[in-house]
Amino acid sequence: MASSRRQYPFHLIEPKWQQTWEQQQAFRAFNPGDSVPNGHPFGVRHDLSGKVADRKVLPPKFYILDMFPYPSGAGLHVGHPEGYTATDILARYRRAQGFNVLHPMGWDAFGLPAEQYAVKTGQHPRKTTEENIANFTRQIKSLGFSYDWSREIATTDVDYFKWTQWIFLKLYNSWFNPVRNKAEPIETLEYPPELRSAGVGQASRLSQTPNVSSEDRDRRDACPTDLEAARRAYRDSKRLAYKAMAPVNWSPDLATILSNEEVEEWESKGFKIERKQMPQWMLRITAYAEKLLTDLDTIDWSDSLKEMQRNWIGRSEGAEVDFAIADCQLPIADSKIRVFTTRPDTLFGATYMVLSPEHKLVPQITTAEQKKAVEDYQAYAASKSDLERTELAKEKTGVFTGAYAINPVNGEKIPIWIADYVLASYGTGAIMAVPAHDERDFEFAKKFNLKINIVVTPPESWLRAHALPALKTEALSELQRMWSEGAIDANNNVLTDAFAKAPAFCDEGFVCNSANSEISLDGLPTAEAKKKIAAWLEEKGLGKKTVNFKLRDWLFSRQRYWGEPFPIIWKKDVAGNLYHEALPESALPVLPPTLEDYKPTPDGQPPLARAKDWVNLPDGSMRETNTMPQWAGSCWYYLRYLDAKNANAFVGKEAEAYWMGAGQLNELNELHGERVKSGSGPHLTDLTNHPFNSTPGVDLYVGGTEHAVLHLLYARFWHKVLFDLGYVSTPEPFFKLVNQGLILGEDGQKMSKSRGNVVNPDDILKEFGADAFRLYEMFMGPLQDTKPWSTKGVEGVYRFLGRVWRLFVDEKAQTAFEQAETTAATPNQELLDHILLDGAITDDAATPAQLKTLHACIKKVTEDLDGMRFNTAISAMMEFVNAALHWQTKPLAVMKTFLQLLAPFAPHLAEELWARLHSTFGQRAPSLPYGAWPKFDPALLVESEIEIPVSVNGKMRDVIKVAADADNAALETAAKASEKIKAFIDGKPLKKVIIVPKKMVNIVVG
RNA sequence: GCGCACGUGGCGGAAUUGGCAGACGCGCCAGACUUAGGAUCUGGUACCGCAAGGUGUGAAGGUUCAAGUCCUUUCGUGCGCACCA
Repeated sequence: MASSRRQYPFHLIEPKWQQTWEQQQAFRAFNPGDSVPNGHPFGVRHDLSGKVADRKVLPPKFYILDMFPYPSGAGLHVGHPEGYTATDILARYRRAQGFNVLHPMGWDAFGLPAEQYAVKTGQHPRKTTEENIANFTRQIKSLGFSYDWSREIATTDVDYFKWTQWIFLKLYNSWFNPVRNKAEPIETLEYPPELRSAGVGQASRLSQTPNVSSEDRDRRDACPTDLEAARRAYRDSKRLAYKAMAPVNWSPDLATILSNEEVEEWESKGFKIERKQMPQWMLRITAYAEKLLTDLDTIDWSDSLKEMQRNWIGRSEGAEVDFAIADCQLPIADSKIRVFTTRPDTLFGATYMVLSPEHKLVPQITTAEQKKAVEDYQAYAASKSDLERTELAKEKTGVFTGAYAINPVNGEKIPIWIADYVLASYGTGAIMAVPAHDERDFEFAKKFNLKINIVVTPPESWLRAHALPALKTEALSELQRMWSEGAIDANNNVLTDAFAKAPAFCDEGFVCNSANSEISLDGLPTAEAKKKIAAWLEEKGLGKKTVNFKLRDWLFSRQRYWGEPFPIIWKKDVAGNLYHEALPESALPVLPPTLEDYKPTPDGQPPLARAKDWVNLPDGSMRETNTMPQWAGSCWYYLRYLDAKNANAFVGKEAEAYWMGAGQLNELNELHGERVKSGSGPHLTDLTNHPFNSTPGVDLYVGGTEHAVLHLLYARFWHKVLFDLGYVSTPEPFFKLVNQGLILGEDGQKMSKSRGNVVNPDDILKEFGADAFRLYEMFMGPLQDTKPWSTKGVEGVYRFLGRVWRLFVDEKAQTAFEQAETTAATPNQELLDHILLDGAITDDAATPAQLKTLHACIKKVTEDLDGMRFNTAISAMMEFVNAALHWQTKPLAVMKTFLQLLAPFAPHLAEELWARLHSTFGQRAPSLPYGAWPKFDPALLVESEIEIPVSVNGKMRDVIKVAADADNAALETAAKASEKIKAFIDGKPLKKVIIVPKKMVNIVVG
């Protein structure tokens, strides 16, 4: 039911232009070396029609990227078109400015829902995926976006995931060289001395090689029995893709593991997730932690997004310190416990030590008396998921191991505890506890009655606020003395009153009670004490400065069917031990097998293990049965778009250099300087405004904030590896990134089925058309903001488009059209021929006032587009239309220019009116999308007479009209001459007159 | 708790570097045209006041001739992280 009369026939106009664009391949982007078809509007614009577009003649590039969607069964929601419309408007704007715009779309198509559906129904996930893609395609195309569909990709395409597997091979066959600080082919990895020559059994000494971390040692569960195996193990331990036992997030419901980053999402959906040790493929993202952190400074992302990545990477500087185990019966290598601390300056205050329950030394150091308690506690800790651990974190728990360590600075024997507030996966899995200066240690020490030694004196304000009430003294020096003696007097386990009531002091202060016969930190500020103690520890071989990251290596395998199979096979060595080997590139793509049943095997193997013929190869080796996570495909899709059909490489070198290349400005000025000056190329300002010198990679990337730490961190990591290996030319993939804000329901709540406030884009399109939908999404407010949906608001912009229509169209012809339409059997585009232009549109010259209105609009729209302020750009066009509706005559040139401004926002309507405007005047319509963007003429905006506000004592009292070039004296005279102003200043002594030329006058009186 | 962002009419939001607060749109009020209006057009619309005028950008201070904008304190909202030693 048509609830109300259509504002204009968008139902005919929109399909018409979408068909036209598709037939023309109007938005195809040309790579260096492509032939530009004769008559293609891009070729016509850039003088490349029918020519080969080599690198030297192509205009500068602009790469505008959307985060490609996961094609879910639910179809598009209103959040998708928000970002897509913003990028489409900018793509059309840059195209009009003369850039070669790359604006592609594709599908992040692997994913669990299609697989779950397959498990339930037996329908192949590919079929489900393709149906969903078809629906998404229909919806997205109906919005009239100017995507280059010839570059469409899906991560599930064989031709696509072949290259995902290829990149995995690059990761597998590379290591991170710490000396050169970059990834290199594994062949450049030198073996340690003991592996260079023959010598069976020497490999076991690896465990003492200083720069092999404890993780590396854990990784080798089986002792190599010959040199070859030892070498293989060594290499495997260094690869960027490696196999390791890892604590994983196992979901018994999903029968797969999840990355740390994914846990929350699935847990919130009600899936159970447990911690479990399993062998998994890992990607060594931690090798890039430092680069991923520091390179954030080189890219144009929002502060909050950068901050999220910084938090996730979690860099902290500190020191590792070794604590000897007292009365130790263990072999030398294990007789000490290493801890990581950010506060080595408080080492004298370390009164006990805590290991994570999973720490590998726990069984060895635990005394017989404590054995049962310790094992019970370990079982208790293992039974809790990460979520439970944090939720139950209110009360500290732990048990004493019975063992003691020696504090290296004062020789004190301190008890070793285990507690789950110490995480196995961070630092060394062990801490020195300084209860006086760490809240968690303080809480633990109070609960278990452990000794608390004060080693930092707080500033006076803190002392007075927290310690004074109990200490009962006013003198600062006395206060400090009593404070610093407070805990020592405590008979080793009884707190003084002063201390019991104060919280732990965890900030920086001045060190006290920290001296031995060799070193004293007393009196030093925290920062200096850190340096001094670190130097001393290093000199004594007791520890060293280190940097720690929260970031862990990326758990890269999943026990699923619907993902990229690994290009890896497993073989047995002479001793019968399994080892892995990469397939050669010629073996790619590795296709998943055909299955009848997509469930995991009954014995818990991934679904791929069901395909015995596929798994077992003729030579006796076996295929890897894990698959890659969904994130793999999205790590590099922006590169495939550059050269989507390339059968020989993941991306061609020339295409990559052109679209991703940085530092183009000089080259471009040289290449285009002449054309810029002659006006045929992009405007010079367009080039210089565009930061080519610093723009590596994608010029603009728009998407939701939900990918702040997952996709965006993973993609940056892969890109950096590819950069190190010489496959891409920039260190960062996405130069500028903008997060679109969430669209809430009409009620201000997040849209959800259960609330019944979900807006379906198809419904909006049907009632208001694509142009109105696009316009509304942009008019709602700033792109980045969270904002509620309002269908009334859609009607508002829809009415605006109706006013645009009526600005151009003859009223009687419109009535004739409507009558013809009601009698027509089916809607058809020929009905549009009833439409005639308003007779007020003439070829006459524009009046100065009309030009001023137009150029104010050009200026505002252009500036707002540069700043991505779409909402105010639309306001500016509304103002133009509101003014133009009152014009007696509507000059053709003015109306054309307005349509060019409107075109990026409402392209269908603009095209229709553009075409009619030209045909009515017997002109051949040049391409609207490739027409040069209008330039505003500042001279036209200059006023001869301007209005100036006049204030008295800072309060606005009147507005005076003066000549635009009036000098200060004239302004002052005019201001004082105002009757209203006189009323406020007469009879009062004049103190001061402030005049800002062309802005305001402020008269200050007594 | 820590970090980041942000508080402006009945609502979404404007206000480039401190310089006429509330552009534009929604809603609402009045009118015009109409058999009709959920179409269209015109006018009005921050608050108090008949008016002159006064008051207003979460709150309280401060800087300034001038503050939504800068500074301090405080309250509130959203997002992220959360025993990371």
